[in-house]
Amino acid sequence: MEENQKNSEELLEQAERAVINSIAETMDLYGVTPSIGRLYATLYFKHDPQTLDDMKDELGMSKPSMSTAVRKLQDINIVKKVWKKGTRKDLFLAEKNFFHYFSQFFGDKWEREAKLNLTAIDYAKEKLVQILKDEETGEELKQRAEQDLKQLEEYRSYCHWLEQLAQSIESGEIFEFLPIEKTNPEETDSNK
Amino acid sequence: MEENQKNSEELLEQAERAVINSIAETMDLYGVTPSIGRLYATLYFKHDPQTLDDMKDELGMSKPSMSTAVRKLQDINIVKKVWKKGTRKDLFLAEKNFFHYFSQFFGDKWEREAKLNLTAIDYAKEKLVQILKDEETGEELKQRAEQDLKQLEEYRSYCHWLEQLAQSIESGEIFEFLPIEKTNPEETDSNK
DNA sequence: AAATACGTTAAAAATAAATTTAATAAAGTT
DNA sequence: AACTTTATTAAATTTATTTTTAACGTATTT
Repeated sequence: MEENQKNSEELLEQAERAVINSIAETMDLYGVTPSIGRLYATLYFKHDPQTLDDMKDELGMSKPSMSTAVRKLQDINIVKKVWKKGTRKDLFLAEKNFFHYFSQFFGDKWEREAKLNLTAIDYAKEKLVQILKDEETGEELKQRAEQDLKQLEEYRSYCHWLEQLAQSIESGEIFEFLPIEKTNPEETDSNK
Repeated sequence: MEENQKNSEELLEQAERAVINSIAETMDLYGVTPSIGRLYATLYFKHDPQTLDDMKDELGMSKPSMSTAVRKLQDINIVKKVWKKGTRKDLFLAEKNFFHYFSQFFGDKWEREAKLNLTAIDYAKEKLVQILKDEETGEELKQRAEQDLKQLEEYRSYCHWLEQLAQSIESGEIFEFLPIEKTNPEETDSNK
């Protein structure tokens, strides 16, 4: 009996560790260092809020590291501070909805990318038009300006598209096009 | 006349530099260092293929740096080697279609992320089910296993969604939902 | 009010990443 | 075949990032 209990605990740990590793490994995509990714993944399996000391013990790192890591995770809105009567320590809980996380992250990033580039494109276009208007401009230069303009027009349409994608993700509209399927636990083909 | 010609050249350079800076700044999103981003941005405005020596002169960096940077850009498919009769040097040309670039990059990344995590989730689910099946498992442990399972089910549906998003981007289906608008140069409201 | 418990900032140390110079390899030319 | 030209790899250096230890500030308890 004791034997079996211990075995179950081990199984649970194996299960969680596998997912933690894989989350930590893929989280670099979201602009987060491996350690911070691992912290998030660890919190993902905690069903009650954790203190900085809990985290430091769990990961074997220093408290200031946890402090800054957790702030980073708060910045990208995937960890929240929660309040609980009676304790003086700060408590943190992971946001477990990956859709939230995804939307927020790419929504922000893409919007920023689009805006920044559109500003530069507009500025550049102004200059290029000026070159073309000027009758004194040499033929070769004019051709380059025209080619640049053409290219930038395409780039601009990409930026607009990106802006719209970001918006449709932030607003949730995208889920009308690509619905979220609740997967059926029965047919969980772990293929092979 | 000479005066004006020089002015036009300056304008062209200002125009290009503005866009180069902004591309270089936003390219970190695509998992590329600032220098490599800047190299791509520089190539973006070259209308004929460039050699490693051209690049090294343009950016004031060493040739090996250019060699590795250009390989990275080839890896993510936004620079291609082109062949030209008569020259012994390798020549490189930037892929200028940002949609290509975007599709390839996120398609690959997301597919990898989804696959990796799904594998871990399946593995974990197997273990967790084992725990629940075992009658000797304590109540507390059983509850944790159940909660984990529930969480992972949600995570799995996120991974599937991500896979589908990746596929719809790779296949181009997404453009039916979010069409590419050719922007009209007339109404180029550089707002304000 | 003194002592303690927390969290954060600052400086220092350790680690990792980017870049260069030097050495090697491969191919083309004479 | 010896000599060049070109690109790449390897080692060494520089630079940037991450992490820690130490110091600080603020709030809470006694």
